[in-house]
Amino acid sequence: MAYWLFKSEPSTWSWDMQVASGEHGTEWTGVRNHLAKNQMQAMEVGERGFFYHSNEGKAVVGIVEVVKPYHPDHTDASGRFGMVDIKAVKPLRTPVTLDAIKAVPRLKDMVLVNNSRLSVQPVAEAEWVLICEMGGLADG
DNA sequence: GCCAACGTTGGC
DNA sequence: GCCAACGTTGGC
Repeated sequence: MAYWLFKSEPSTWSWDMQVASGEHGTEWTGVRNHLAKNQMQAMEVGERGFFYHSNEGKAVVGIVEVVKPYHPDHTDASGRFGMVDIKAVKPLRTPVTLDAIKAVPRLKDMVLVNNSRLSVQPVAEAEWVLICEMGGLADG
């Protein structure tokens, strides 16, 4: 079971919008980067990820679940990129900010810290558990 | 709003 | 196939 992180600017697509879209989830369109694409290709239905607000907020705010495996992104005219579908599972009790993550030595190797521009990232299990705890959730 | 980092594009 | 120029992202 792998863990992931999805980044979004809240002004474009926020956690609240993700929650409002309900159980059937939404298409994670718009990824145009091969590293991010590779992450999505590796995802399996049922795996979970963090929902991270970039720019405004700069915090992990919720947990999402992959509900549809990698398939072509119809918004990509070139046909080179695909996407997965995700749904909101639950919010963190308290958002875990980038500052808080950077302050934890055990999280210094997170992709979020070292390659902040990557829009879809893998998260190590130890990182997942720790951030869930920091966010006030017992599990993931 | 600035700018560093990085991915992509296109001329050669 | 290299690499300079350019555009975009995202933290600050």
